[in-house]
Amino acid sequence: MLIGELSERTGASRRLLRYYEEQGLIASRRCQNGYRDYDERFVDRVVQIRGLLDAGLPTRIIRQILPCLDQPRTIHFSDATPEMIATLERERDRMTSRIDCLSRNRDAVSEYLDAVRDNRSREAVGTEPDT
DNA sequence: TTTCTTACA
DNA sequence: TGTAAGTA
Repeated sequence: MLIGELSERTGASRRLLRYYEEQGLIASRRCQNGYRDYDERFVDRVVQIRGLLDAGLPTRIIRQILPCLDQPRTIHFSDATPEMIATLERERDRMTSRIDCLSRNRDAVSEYLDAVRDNRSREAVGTEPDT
């Protein structure tokens, strides 16, 4: 499929897809006219890449663990080098602290929202209908 | 119309 | 990442 279709099916812009390719996250073949031609399997891969990126992982690390993600839901224990395990543990910890941070901010927003609601209902009581 | 590359904001 | 330019 051409870049436009992959873009529509993954939600990633064409510009971003070319960037992912430049970063070695995905690969493509070329049509005779020079257009990029992508395999079906890249639809899922791009979605996975976006998920990892969203989780805060840098493209550099995603590139490293990409081989482990090739077969959906299949973990390749064989090629798990000590370095990769260390890298993944480090990323997992970062995700954990990020989750903690997000949780705190969510709670703070909730409290703010509750305070605003209380204030509104209090004002409503003392508000007379217009004329 | 769609895509390509390169470069700049 | 978006967008512009000049092509194929």
